[in-house]
Amino acid sequence: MIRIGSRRRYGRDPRNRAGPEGCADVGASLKDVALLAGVSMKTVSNVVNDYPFVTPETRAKVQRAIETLDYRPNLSARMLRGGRTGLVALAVPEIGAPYFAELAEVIVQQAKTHGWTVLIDQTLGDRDTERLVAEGIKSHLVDGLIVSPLTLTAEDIEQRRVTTPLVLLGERLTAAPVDHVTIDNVAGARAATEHLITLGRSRIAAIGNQPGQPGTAALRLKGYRQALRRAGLPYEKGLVAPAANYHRRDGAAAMLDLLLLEDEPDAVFCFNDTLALGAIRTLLSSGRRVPDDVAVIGWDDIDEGGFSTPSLSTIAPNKDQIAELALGLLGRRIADSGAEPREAVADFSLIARESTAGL
Amino acid sequence: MIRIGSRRRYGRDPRNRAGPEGCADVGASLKDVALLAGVSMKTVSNVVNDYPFVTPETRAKVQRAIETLDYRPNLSARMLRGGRTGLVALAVPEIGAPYFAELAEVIVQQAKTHGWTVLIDQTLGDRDTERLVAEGIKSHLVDGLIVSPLTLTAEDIEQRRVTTPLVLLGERLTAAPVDHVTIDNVAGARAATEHLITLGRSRIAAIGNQPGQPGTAALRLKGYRQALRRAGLPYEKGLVAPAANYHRRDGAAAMLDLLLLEDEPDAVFCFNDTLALGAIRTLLSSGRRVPDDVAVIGWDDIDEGGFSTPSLSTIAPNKDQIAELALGLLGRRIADSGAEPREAVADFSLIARESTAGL
DNA sequence: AACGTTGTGTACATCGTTGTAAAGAGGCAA
DNA sequence: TTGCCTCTTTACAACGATGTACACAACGTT
Repeated sequence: MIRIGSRRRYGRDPRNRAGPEGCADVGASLKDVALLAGVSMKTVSNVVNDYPFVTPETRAKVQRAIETLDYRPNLSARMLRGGRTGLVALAVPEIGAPYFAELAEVIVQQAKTHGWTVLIDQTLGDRDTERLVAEGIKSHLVDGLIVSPLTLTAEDIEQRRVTTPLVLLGERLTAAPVDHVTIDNVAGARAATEHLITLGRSRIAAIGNQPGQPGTAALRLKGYRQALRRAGLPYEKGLVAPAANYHRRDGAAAMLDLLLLEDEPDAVFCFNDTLALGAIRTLLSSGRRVPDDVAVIGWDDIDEGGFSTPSLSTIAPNKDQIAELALGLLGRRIADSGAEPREAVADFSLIARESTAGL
Repeated sequence: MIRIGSRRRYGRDPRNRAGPEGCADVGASLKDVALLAGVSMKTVSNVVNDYPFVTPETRAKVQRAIETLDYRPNLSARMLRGGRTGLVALAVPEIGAPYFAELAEVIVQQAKTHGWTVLIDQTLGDRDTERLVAEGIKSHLVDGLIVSPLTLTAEDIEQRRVTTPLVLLGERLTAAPVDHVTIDNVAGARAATEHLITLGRSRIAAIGNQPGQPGTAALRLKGYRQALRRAGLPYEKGLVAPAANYHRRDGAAAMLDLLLLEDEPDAVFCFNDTLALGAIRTLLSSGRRVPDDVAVIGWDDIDEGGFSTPSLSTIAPNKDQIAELALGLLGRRIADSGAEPREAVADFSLIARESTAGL
């Protein structure tokens, strides 16, 4: 084994475990390359960074040395010196949830074109975790943060002490100076409900309410109520089922409750697709036909909805656009931390599939 | 705005954009805390790292300064000095695919207990990307790598020059010294196929073959053939449908092909759940009943399969165990890079649901 | 009083990289 | 030859944190 690099230290280094092969080959540094190529460290650095004024011969010499030693720049050192890591953190409640997984995929993809690597955090909707993430527990490690908050409050944002560029996904929590990417949740919910009304349904249930918590659920409920009112339909509290989480099982359970009603619903607007798929599962296995007996619409347009039976109608947020806007805002803020905080609104569209097919 | 920290530089720093508020508050460093507390940097460091021999008074003084300045250690600097980042990279083909999303969720979760943060990479099954990841494009940034390879070859691994600890998920590619977490794919495929045979099915199709590529697909095909042979059933090439990718649409398309056969299959073993859900979609929308006409079994046990209609039978890899084994192996290798490479085999179980319910 | 001991705190060097300033190496004109 | 350019390379300091070695207390012991 050839030991490359100037690994001498004062005394014995406790990190060098026992055993002749115990220590990892730590890799070559600029200094090693410089030594081998017979130039200064800075020249090597210049070659690596494509500094224009390096003669072809010098460049070649250095390149050869780099290849020989298999040199790779140390990002930590670079960061320490330069202040940028090329890392961006994305914090979502659950990476396992289809919507967040699909969104993450797009963001990771697009971040690459910005030269960023994405570090994914999972908050599990835990307020403390979310706060920690926003507070920069990853201190100095990332150039920016994209957070999809579930329980983060306005004060949490306002009391933020670190200044790591932050972009929030979701509703505008506060007047605090933070960039946002939102969707018009009220309009979307209205569109979904109106779509069900257009089918001639009149007992329209909603699944996914989260009473007492301001946030997405509240806005979607608002849109639902608006649509009912405009259509002259009564708002029945009993038709609104809560869901603590937005998993399939929660949708299934909520639907089961709704089926206990004296007067069953003939349509359901679920606040997301997984709730809807869970609800459909309950409907079908309890003998109802979808959409004939009960029409169902969800929200998120996860891939799954296009292949379920029946396929799922949904409010489709433009994920590519969300990613684009979020990364754009982040880039802008990283470049200019004093920029005026902006709110970007992404599109949505209604995709009508079998679960709300006309009769 | 209060400027903390010793931000003087030689000349003008090009990073300090124009405008009085243009520069971000970069945060306090050890030096700043030390200055405020009236102690040396090292003492502050000692407090931060819970070094025992610090008098309560000194500690309190330092703590106060830390809080006042809202000090956060700079991980890059710490890493540069100490060699550990606390970061672990997870490279998967697609984070949006349910299986990988769910696996990532578990890994992220468990990594936290190891004190690691997970950085997620997406390779899209691109060989060059996978190689780059394994080669340590994130050079020096992560303490270890967990890679779920799709196209990585044995040579790629053998020719690896960096020594970043690496754990592979999936088949043993090579005799090269790499830690693996595998599943007995042949046994699993055999179990799935035997399950279908037990139902009395005899024309059993397979979806997801990838001819010419050694890997998971080949092993699952092998198990499928073993089961057929043991049951005395013929192996019909026409019943094996390829799938370049493992998405729902691929399963749907493959099933469409199989339905064109003179003699239709009465069961299908899909090499993963999304293929299976796509196949079921095709079956139902073309009038076949599942499982009555065609029984279907998948592989992965994604959450979705429990809530689809019919719910999906599947070979369920023990994801928690996979995560545990992978992180365990990684930890072991990080601690001792000379350790004997090990292959850990995770359990699987067969979950029979409606899609293969007895008649 | 001189000597260890043990407990606390400090000075310094160092990790790998890059911005700045300045030193060489050439050429060309005076 | 000298002076003044331009092009190329180098030396150095600094980013922030920490391991090592040492300084300096305040003890109790000889």
